[in-house]
Amino acid sequence: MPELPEVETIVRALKFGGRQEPPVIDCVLTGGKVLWVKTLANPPAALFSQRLTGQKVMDVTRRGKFISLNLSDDTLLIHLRMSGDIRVDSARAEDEVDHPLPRHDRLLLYFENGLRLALNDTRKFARAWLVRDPAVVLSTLGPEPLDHEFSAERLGALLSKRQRGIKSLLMDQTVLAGMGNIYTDEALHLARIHPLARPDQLTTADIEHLWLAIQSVLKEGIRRNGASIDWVYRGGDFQNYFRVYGRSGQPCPVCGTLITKTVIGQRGTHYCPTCQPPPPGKRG
DNA sequence: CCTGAAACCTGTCTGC
DNA sequence: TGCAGACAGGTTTCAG
Repeated sequence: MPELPEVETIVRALKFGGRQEPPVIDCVLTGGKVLWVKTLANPPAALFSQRLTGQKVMDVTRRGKFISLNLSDDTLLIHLRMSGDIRVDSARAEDEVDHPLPRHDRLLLYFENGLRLALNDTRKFARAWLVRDPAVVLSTLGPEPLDHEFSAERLGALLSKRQRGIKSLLMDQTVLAGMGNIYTDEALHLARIHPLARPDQLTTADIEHLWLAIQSVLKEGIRRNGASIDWVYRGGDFQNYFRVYGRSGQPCPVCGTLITKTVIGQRGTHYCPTCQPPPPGKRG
């Protein structure tokens, strides 16, 4: 479900408080519960609660699409995958007898002050890791696209000598961390680059445009608190400003040509055939 | 090295 | 109304 801007929105809510949700920063854990065993990648479920208990949430940060709860001794990393979401409410474990949990809660954390953090995930793809060293999970990730160090030149270096389609490359988390299906389609449209264009054949101007487009769509997504699509609504409204995603058959906001949808790398791909002309030898 | 397909899951929507 | 099939913000694994 979430890409970088949605994860960033959740991280900020956990750290500073959201519309209705209180922050969990500085809160001390009193336990945890594993409702779907496969959601917890590490440690074994039987060791989870005991290892958490007594640790304090020192900070909440983001790396790519991972949420990182930085605890006194360990780090709890959460990846929401397709349908995961975080909820913070006030309820103790003993209250759950009288007040059944919402459907699809997979992992629960309890705090001393009565707060409860739930990882809710309809499709059961989300994963959590409680580890001493977060690098064990995060070390393969590429650079952060919004990092000040990430310049157009850095992007150019990532793209040079790469021949696979640009969309596939941008969504590869070991190349660049945080871009997903929506923001990649949006960035490529803004940069006027076809999703199957070869990275090694982009001009310096193309790369500059692409860098700017990536900055633009991610920052606007964060400014609008992410996008809320499908049956999940968490307050963001970037979905009202999509240029191409989910708009097949509707006019391109730039030139009026009808937006095309195809499948690239098993993912629905939306683009304007006029603004984003296919590269030599490619159709569509 | 790369691509494509399948797997992991549940729910919604579309078309017959 | 019912039902099959496609599809969904992601990643991993395996075959070729």
